[in-house]
Amino acid sequence: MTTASSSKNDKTNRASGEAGIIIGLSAVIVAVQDNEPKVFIVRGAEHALSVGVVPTNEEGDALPFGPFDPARHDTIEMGLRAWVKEQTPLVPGYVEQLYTFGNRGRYAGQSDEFHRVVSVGYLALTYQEGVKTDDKVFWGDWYSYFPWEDWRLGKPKIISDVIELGLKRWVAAAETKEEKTYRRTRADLCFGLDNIPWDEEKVLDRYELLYEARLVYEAIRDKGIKVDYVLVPGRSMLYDHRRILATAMGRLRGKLKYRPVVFELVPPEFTLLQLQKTVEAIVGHALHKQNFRRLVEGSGMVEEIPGKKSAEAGGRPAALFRFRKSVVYERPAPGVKLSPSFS
Amino acid sequence: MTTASSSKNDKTNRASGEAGIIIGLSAVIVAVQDNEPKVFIVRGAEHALSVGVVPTNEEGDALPFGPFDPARHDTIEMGLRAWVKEQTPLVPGYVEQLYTFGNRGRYAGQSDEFHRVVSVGYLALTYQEGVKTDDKVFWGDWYSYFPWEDWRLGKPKIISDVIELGLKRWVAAAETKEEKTYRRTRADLCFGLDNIPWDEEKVLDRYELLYEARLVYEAIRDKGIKVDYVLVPGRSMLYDHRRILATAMGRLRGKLKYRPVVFELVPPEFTLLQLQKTVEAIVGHALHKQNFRRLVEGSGMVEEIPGKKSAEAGGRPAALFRFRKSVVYERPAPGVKLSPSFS
DNA sequence: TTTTATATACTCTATTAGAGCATAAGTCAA
DNA sequence: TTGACTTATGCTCTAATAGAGTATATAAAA
Repeated sequence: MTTASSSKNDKTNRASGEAGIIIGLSAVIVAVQDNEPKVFIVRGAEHALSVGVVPTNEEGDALPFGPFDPARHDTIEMGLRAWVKEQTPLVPGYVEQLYTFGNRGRYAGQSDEFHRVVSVGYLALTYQEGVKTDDKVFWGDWYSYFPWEDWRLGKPKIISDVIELGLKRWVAAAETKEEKTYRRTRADLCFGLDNIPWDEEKVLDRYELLYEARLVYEAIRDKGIKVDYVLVPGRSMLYDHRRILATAMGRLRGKLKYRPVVFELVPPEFTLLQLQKTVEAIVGHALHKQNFRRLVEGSGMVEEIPGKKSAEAGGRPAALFRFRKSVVYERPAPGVKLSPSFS
Repeated sequence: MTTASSSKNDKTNRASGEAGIIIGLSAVIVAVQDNEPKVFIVRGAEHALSVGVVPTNEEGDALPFGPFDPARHDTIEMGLRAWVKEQTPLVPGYVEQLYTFGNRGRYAGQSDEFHRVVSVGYLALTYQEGVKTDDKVFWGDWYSYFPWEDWRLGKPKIISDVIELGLKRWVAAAETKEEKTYRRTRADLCFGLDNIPWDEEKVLDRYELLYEARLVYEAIRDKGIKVDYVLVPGRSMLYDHRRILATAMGRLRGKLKYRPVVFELVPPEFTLLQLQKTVEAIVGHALHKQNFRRLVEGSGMVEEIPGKKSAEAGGRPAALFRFRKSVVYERPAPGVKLSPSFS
């Protein structure tokens, strides 16, 4: 972990640029393959794809990371697109800025005394089948990093088995009564415990809570703390990349509902079930099939192609649809409505 | 305008920090006074409040601007809160990061050859009556910068009188037929022209469109272009601050609907009409009074205080309410629902 | 032919949005 | 004191939508 060098900033040095700020661009590149949501992962930060500014020898999963070069790029987003293009075989259609992270202490190993890394997180969507991967560069499963976020088959066991226990311990460990109440309500809110409904968009809140409660590995790593109980649900990532991924997941889950971004994740021609499974993969719960059809067809976002499709499995072949790009110029805010269903 | 010094970046210099990146924090500090939405404005960038890193002698309205000093602040938000506290008498309750802007060419006068300014925009809400102002520091009116955004008294005349004309000219000036169609649909979508409903959240889209169509002063300034027609609706701002303000307005208008942020803008005790007028000021259109009451009361977000209030005007005195902070720990996503009304 | 699996059409109900009407409780002026 | 005026507040009505279920169609496989 980095200890900040004391700065000699004063009134005469207003620029405060001497600390050596580096702007890094972290990309959460998302695709859905075989109905499973994936993130593009780079293993080990010294890998070619990781053009991270402060090379490290640490092992672990990381988001692809590129520097922002103000001399070459007019906008930050153009910087991101440029290095994604240079460094990966991917062509993201949709790109959106997520958040700018500048926390000290969350960047174990990435900042040093001379450079403070501020990273701008981006979300990029792509539909891509054939990207060759190896043990250094691969498509990681969303839900291997966030197993508690996948409710497609009902409430994940890890919540009841591990998280609720850990949170209970965390609540009990509060020093004052007020703190205890506060922790309990926060835990209930985040994880939908006390009759409170589960809000699939609160991905970041839940991760932050687990971090605070020291139930994820990163918290233990960053704070250099030993704990007597080991509850580390989900695969961890280097730096604060899991937090950035959480931000991306929450944002995407929200966006899906009022913008036609799903279509960036499916091939040009798709069946409605395929579309539904893709949405389910992202939002993390099952949907009511008939209603999904009705809403999508009724929204004018898709149009049927006079061909048919079968293969997929025994059963009546499904009609193929394509996205009507023109809706963007018709409706104010089209998106996918979802009625949950756990049947 | 800044011409970028050519960078000597190569494989050995991966840091790309040599360009001298400066991170500035721009704050859109919002309050509502006398039912009018306000922004905290600093006049002239060399003013004491403007601790901008690249002093300039330009005159004009600017957002308060402070540097991010990584040596002193653990997080960017803490940096923002710190300098707002140091430099202004304001105490924002709610603070939210908006976006990180790094456009070259949009920063007329702010970047130079040695420093590239990347600014992180923040939205801050406050309720404050007595902040003394002068001609250098004052509360500026939202709608003086964005007159086309105020639909509280119906469709603003400036749209029909000035903007539609200018957009029509811009559409006509397109070189190809496709470009013409594209421009037309974009203009229709943004300004709700061809039966398309007005979307109050598209503040940024509209400003960007006007910028592209060179109907706002900043576009002419940045591109150093002379035009034969002068259509410059709304008061301009220095740098790209009007764009940041547009981002803030859009974000706040959206947030209002699913988070209880209005309460940061009203005093601890308020009448429902006061609350309604505050919401109307932000979203920019009138609301149906009875429905507003029903929705707010029914949401459990407020509780009545057994006192009464009169003064305001002749008429039946209104009950006073206060915000129930606990809803945050009860409901997943409380916010103010709005049914428009132009009566 | 029967079974199985998926696609697709249609129905029903509770809730909510959106708009309007009616009444209550004050002020103000003649 | 009375009536006009103003704002607050309670209540009703209707159309649209969400959410869930039932029924039928079309294919492959047994």
